[in-house]
Amino acid sequence: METLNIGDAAKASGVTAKMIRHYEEIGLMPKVRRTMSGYRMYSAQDVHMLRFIKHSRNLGFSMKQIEALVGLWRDTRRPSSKVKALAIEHIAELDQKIRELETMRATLQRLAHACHGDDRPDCPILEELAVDALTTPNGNGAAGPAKKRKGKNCEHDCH
Amino acid sequence: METLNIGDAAKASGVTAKMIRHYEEIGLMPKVRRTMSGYRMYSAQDVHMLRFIKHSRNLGFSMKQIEALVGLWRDTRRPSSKVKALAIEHIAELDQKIRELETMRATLQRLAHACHGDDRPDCPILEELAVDALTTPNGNGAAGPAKKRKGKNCEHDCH
DNA sequence: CTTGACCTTGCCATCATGGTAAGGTTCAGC
DNA sequence: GCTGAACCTTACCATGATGGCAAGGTCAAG
Repeated sequence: METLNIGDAAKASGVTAKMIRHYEEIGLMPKVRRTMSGYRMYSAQDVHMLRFIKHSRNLGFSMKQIEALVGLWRDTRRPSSKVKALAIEHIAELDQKIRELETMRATLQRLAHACHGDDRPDCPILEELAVDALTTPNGNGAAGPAKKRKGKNCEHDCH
Repeated sequence: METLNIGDAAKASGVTAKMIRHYEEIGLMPKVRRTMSGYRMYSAQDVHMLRFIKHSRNLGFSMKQIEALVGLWRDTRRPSSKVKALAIEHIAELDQKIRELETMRATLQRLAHACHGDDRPDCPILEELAVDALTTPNGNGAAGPAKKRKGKNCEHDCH
């Protein structure tokens, strides 16, 4: 069978040689055979798997998810429901992330719009960032119930 | 002046003690004074800066960008244009990221929609992932011009 | 004095990827 | 046959922002 060395496998799959070795190390790829001198040898099937991994990465799947996907891919008796479940799960993750970024974007857009952007120092952006309340996370600021060991604020600083 | 130890500063600012130390280490926060026993002491102003940093993080700014923002914040003679420029730049980054995620999402959605999701193994999702062409990046697959040292594919593998 | 909650430093782990260094292998051209 | 370029190997460090743990010191209250 025709085999490729790691560089050619990299070019054929779009995965860098570095990452191919990495995938082997973490067990995502099987350990491939070696030439007598220790060079890795990749079959067309190996390259195929590398492309599968590459495509999965391009869709934003994590390595953990890709491990599962590869497992299902190789199992010709998998139920497609399992694959679909992984996809749906990942769509939800993407949605979550997109929503977060869009929230940031909206806030920034509002602030940037309010900022003159000239030579004067007045800036609503900085003002908002400097505001005392904790905004984005569930708005719990400095006002908490007292805890133990209230501290005496030792004033004798050294240096 | 009333000062807080790192735990109280953390609670007051929403930044973990761990990260407060980290910010100090990387030079984002100034080195604060210490008690005789080595405890860090935080003034209200320090806490204010921590909140500024926290807010900036919440908007997705990188540490590098936050360093710049903090610099502008402290410079009362800054031109607001510089702040606005940073914001605009970050909005562009967010847009970029959002677009990437939305592209992934759209592809996944399409695939998931095409997948039966039942007990049968047939699955368009896996089929697309296993396709030979390199999709998402500029579609250059295995077809490249020959390079040097075409390789003889040494067949004598050991073990 | 003990206890427990805090502080200190330092190191390791994440996740996917890039870089570099030091050394061995292969091959094309001379 | 030799040399040099282009490749391969392993091993380590770095990123960015954060979390975790361990070992030891400190502080306040009982």
